[in-house]
Amino acid sequence: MPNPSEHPKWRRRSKERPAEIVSAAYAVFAEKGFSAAKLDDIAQRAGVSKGALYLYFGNKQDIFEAVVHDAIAPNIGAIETMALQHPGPFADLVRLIIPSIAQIAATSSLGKVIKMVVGESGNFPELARIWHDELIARALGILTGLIERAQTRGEVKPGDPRNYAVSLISPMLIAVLFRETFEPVGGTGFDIPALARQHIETVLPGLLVESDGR
Amino acid sequence: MPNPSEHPKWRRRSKERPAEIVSAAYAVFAEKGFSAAKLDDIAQRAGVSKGALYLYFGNKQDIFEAVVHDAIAPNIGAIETMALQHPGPFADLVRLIIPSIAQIAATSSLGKVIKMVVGESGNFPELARIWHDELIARALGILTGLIERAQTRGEVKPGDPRNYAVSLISPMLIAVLFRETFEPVGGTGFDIPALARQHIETVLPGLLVESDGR
Amino acid sequence: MPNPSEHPKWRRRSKERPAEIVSAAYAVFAEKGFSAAKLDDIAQRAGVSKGALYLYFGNKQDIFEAVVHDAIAPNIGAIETMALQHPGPFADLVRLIIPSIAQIAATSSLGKVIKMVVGESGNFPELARIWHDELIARALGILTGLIERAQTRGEVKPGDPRNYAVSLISPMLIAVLFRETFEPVGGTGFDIPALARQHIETVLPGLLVESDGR
Amino acid sequence: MPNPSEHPKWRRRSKERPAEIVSAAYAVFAEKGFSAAKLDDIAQRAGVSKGALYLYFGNKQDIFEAVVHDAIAPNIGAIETMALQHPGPFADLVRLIIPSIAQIAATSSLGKVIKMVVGESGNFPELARIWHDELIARALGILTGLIERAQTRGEVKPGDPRNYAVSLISPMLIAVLFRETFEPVGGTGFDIPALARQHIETVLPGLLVESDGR
DNA sequence: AATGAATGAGCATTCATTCAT
DNA sequence: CATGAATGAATGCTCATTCAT
Repeated sequence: MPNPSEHPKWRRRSKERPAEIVSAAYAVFAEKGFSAAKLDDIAQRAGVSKGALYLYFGNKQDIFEAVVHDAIAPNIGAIETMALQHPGPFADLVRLIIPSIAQIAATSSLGKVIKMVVGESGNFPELARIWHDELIARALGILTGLIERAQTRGEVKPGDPRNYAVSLISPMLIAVLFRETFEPVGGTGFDIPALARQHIETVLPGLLVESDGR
Repeated sequence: MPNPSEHPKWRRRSKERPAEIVSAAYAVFAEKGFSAAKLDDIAQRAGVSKGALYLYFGNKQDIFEAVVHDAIAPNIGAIETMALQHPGPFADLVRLIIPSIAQIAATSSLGKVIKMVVGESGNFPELARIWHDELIARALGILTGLIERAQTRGEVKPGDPRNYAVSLISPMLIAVLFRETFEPVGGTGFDIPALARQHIETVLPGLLVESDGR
Repeated sequence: MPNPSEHPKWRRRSKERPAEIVSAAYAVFAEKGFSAAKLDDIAQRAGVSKGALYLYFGNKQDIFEAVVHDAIAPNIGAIETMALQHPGPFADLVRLIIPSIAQIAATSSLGKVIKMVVGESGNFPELARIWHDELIARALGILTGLIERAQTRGEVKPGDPRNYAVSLISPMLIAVLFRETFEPVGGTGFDIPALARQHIETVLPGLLVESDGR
Repeated sequence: MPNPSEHPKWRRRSKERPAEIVSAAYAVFAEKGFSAAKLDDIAQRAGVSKGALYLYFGNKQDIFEAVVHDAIAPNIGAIETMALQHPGPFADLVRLIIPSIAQIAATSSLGKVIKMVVGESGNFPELARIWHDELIARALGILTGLIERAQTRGEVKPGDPRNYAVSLISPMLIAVLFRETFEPVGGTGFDIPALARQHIETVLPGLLVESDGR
């Protein structure tokens, strides 16, 4: 017969705790930025005491790094495999991959994390480095490689492939940054998937070598 | 014997003081972000005492707002007049205006301010509002209006003009954000004017109604 | 199949546990001092969990008291019996007992405990009291009594016997304190037994009544 | 006409403040030891806010070092000059210098500082080093040099001069440590000047080469 | 008996803001 | 106007102690 007066001060959940903390920290960091985020708030949101944070993380920055790192993994893998394994012509691949990125940008929390990294990069370069090396450089590299190979095959016009890559993906990144930064203060948002579709068709004509007209 | 009622060391330039403070604050905020910026540093850089800051500004946030506000004016005016008064065809105007924006982006400290606004938007929505209303929305509006009128004239294809505007300017914004955020940690930067030139020629074919091939 | 009601990993040596804890605590307190000693370290060194400490001791101070108390017993007994049962002349006894004390001082960890008691006496007067009553006062009393009796027998010159006692033993105490405090930072240590031998022969001529020149 | 309702929150006393803080810190450190001393207490005792401490000292240890350092200067100079400039025979010098040291020991706060240094030497070796290099080693060196020269002159018996020095001064040091540590818990103190006088006359016969009987 | 996850009060340090001078 | 000494609330981090398991 269980004791009905059960109100244990805490419950032992060693396995779930780190994820819970990262999740809570993510919310607080996203809202406040790194410096303004209080460990008190993170702890409260995670439903633990401040001291408990230090059972799982060495310090505030470690928590921040865990948040940033956790936000990278789910996103990069999908794009990478999609990009590298598609056999068809370049235009088809772009029409597949850019909307996927747009989808991730539109629905995931990527925007909040980008905002955090951008805002705190001056004070925490290590963080910017992780984010750059593990996501930005890789994503840009994949896209650049795709374009280079398409140029080799004669599908894409000559020109700096890295700049072409930026031409392709920037609007989606700007759109998520806009959403996180200016929508809360009344800015009119963007329909990111629609933006992506229109952007692709705007850019492709200038990118592709004219053959049969696409 | 000098007149004792003279205090030449004081009152020296009390007119310029606020501007000097804003300038110093701009540098410190740009380097550290809002929370990590110390009034001590700002005061020292401005060559005044910490207490003097409070003669001209109510508090730290007021200084921040002044910085952000002051960073807007010099940039928007030029573009606005340039955009509204140019008579020629749309493509020419784009080839004039986008490189101008690229030039501003590449040489001014716009990137630092964008980084600040993005990073602190959660804590200072009012700031994001000012920045949005006075710069972002206006710049986007100018560009959107340009495109709309070009569509009316039959120069530009149908399609959401605001999305077209984003397609046009995003790469330059991303490039400055990249420069501020990732170059310090080893990321390879962009040649922003070259990026702009290539981007324009990549986008224009998909934007313009095919007529004489312009 | 082993009997499931056996838990050999537990209950192993519950009799020795307190002594093991005191021993571990002794090492940590000696190295760090009371405040800086962490129960985590003590527990780890004792091979038990932090919680287990509280099965045997009420709190940190209790452990400290046990350490100090346990460090007294092994040292005082030997001296006491040696001193009280020796029949010969005073000089012989001094030449026997002081080197013994020197030996204890040189080889045991008495110095570490003295350092601890001295350093924490302000915060834990009760500790200083125990240490004083059970060791210092007794040892000093034994020596003083010896001298008094030697004075009565006409072997030792008139004079305050307690001061004579201090004259006799101080150098050895100072030498161990020096060793614990200043040798780690480059101070040149003392050869304590040699110091004791020289000290005895330096002091005895001024202590003994001149008779046959002993 | 001065405002009679004068209750300024604080007064500007930049010059006196550091000394006031060191004085307050001295009292608190002496009572509690380094770790257990709270900056709150020091600040309150100094009549300033906690933040004001950081206007004059970088951190807690800096304050501690200032206390220790300030306790050294007034004591070493007097002894040094006295020792080095006295022309007479060794015995006279000892009868002059040891009581001086005893006087300093008996009346100054040397004991409290020794207690602090001994107690915290494990955690703050730098402190022990300062104290050793600036006071202990110098004082011991002066005394040792005195004895060496007296040996050269044939006034003092052969034997390790540094050990002789320890034989000479240890009782006074032990007496002040005893006073700080055990008198507060009921230990019977020593009349330090009397102890010094008796100790000198006890030691000198064994130290001096027999000539005219002293 | 034993564990170790969790707590929460405590503390050193920082820094925006105030105010006597 | 200008200063800068002084404040005090805020915050990251520690660690003795507790308690569900």
